[in-house]
Amino acid sequence: MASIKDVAAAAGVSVATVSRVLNDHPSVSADARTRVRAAVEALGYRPNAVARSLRTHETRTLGLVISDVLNPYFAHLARSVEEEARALGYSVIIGNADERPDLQDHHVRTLLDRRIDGLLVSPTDGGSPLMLDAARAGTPMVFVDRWIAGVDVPVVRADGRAAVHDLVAHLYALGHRRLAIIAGPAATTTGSERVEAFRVAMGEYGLPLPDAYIGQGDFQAESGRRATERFLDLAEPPEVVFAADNLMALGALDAIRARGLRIPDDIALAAFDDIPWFVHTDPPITAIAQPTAELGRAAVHALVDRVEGRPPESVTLPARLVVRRSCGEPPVAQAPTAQPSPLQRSKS
Amino acid sequence: MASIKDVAAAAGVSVATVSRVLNDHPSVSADARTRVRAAVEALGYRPNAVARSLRTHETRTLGLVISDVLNPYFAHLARSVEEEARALGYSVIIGNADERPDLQDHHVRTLLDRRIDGLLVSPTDGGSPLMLDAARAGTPMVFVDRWIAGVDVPVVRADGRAAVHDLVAHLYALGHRRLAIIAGPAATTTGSERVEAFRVAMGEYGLPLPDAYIGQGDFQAESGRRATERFLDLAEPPEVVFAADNLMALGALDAIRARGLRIPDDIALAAFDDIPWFVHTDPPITAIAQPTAELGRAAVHALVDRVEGRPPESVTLPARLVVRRSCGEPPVAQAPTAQPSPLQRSKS
DNA sequence: GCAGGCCGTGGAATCGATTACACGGCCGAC
DNA sequence: GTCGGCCGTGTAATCGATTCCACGGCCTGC
Repeated sequence: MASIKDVAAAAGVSVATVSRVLNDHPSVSADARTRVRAAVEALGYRPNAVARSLRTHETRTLGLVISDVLNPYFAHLARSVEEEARALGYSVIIGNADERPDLQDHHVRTLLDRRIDGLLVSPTDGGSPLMLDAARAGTPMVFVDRWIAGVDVPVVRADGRAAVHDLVAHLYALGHRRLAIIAGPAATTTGSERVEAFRVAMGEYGLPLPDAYIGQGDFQAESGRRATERFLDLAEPPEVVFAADNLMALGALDAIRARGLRIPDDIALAAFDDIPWFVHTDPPITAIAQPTAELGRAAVHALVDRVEGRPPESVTLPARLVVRRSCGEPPVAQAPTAQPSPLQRSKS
Repeated sequence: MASIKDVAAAAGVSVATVSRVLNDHPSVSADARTRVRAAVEALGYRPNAVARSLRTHETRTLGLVISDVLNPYFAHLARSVEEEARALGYSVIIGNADERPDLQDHHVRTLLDRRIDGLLVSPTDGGSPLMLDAARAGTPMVFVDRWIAGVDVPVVRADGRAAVHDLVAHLYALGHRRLAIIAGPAATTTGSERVEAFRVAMGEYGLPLPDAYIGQGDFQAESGRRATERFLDLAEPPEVVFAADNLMALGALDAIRARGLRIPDDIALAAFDDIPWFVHTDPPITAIAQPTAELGRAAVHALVDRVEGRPPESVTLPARLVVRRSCGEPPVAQAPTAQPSPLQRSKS
């Protein structure tokens, strides 16, 4: 592969001049400029980003460590992050932690070794020493979706409390009193916050949240299935299961279906995170929708601000309740038209 | 951030010795070795992958350019690719082409500039000059899922012909005669092959495939919706719609639902690519499942073989039909237990 | 006792870019 | 006419690693 030296030789100039042309430096004669451009064209030359990064100490690359690419929410987030980063002239390297702290550390380490300019993380756990050290050492970093308390890192996330409150109100209005939740891992903020918001909202309606109605999940489908089976085995099973993410809701569906129960007649189901498929499940699932694309964009902006020396800003956006039919009769005022799926809306 | 020089100074040895310790070179005294390791620990030193790559001309990184991360099939593929690559000591950088040739080129260019060791591509179009040049110039490359004819690049893919034949047989047995297909872009192999397999299979049953029953889609949900609406507007609409990927099936569902039609009574639906959600749609959707994880693994192996100087092998794996209820009454022999969703099966 | 080889080590070249600095030529100002 | 400054250009240092080569010391074999 041709190097800058080959281009210099072909154009009859020094490598310095070639470099100047490549970087649009003003003090190059028009003549030299055209000769260099011609040589670049003729040789099919492309600058070596590795060499450039070594010299300039910047890679124009951001790292994104997410918990699970198979989760449509994170896939959507990753896509929006890449899009926005590209618009700002950055590339993105995605690390999939698969909800495993060791894998998360692996990716963080690899990304740091590559000297990415900044790191976007949705932490799987309470924060490994590696990540905390990196943050303290001054690696530009922004938390997205989930975060770690006590670290001076901006956070971009959705606040679901109002939406969870709306959900409980909706369930209460439909006559449900025994509500259960499948929580995410307590080590993640989203894992504990959603339970907390749920508990608070239920408290406002005077409803108890017994321990037996709190299932422990790990944001994966299988855990949603197990937690739901446990609920259904109780002497007094809940009337509603609220899954703290969409994959656990999928597992809950599996479990409910395996018992031959009907939704919402035998048991109601709701989920955190809205995805296109929820429109077409049997029945369509009531969910709390996050402004996923906006979160991705805001996170990139915060990180790039930090990377380029501007003060970064934490951002919190509201989530909102999307009522469908999985919790009972739809509200009387519902429009007769089909509700478009969130995926398609986001494309318009 | 500490460099190898700092480590050398701290350990009282030369950089050459530090490098030897780091790379487990045998001829270093035990004493020097421990001093270097101590210095590495004390300084929290991590080798700079950028500098290393510049010197060694290898990045231990593979590029993966896929058409759409939001498509669960590709997300699954990406995950399996990353997993296998990690096991072999490689990182993966994913580029999401979003079915746009210009974006695909952008990612290929960026990846080549970064001097990745090899490239895994699922081409969006018939092959841009950029990609063809790269292949000819000797960049280690493997096509996965889709490919481009006339280029000497190994291909790892699924053969859906037998499964499509099984699908047509299934539909025929259920009494359906007017079958329509929503095709992918003709420029992609999967776009044209699936139509071709469908046409051949129908021919074997003496069924015609009029042009009006071939909808043109682009593997995105919105195009599936439009194609389906056009089918439903025909004087004689088809009895079955077969979507060539899962997102177009989602769009088809949207369209069918918007008209208030019932599946499978009013119209039947089947899809290429099986995903977990198809188990829980209303009704569960009959689909052709690809061995996605195996494809990812095989693709990585082929590419790494090529990168490391071994002869790479093309691989073709069979897809298979998964019958559910979206095309009509389930076969009498169906087991009463719920069918597990493919996502969960893949985790076991 | 001496030659040859091995072992551990350091010096220095190298990868491919960027950029500070120096230098020659030419211009305009005085 | 001379001098200062600017413009275009090239030389060389530099980024942080790897690795070839040379060198000194010691062991072994004859």
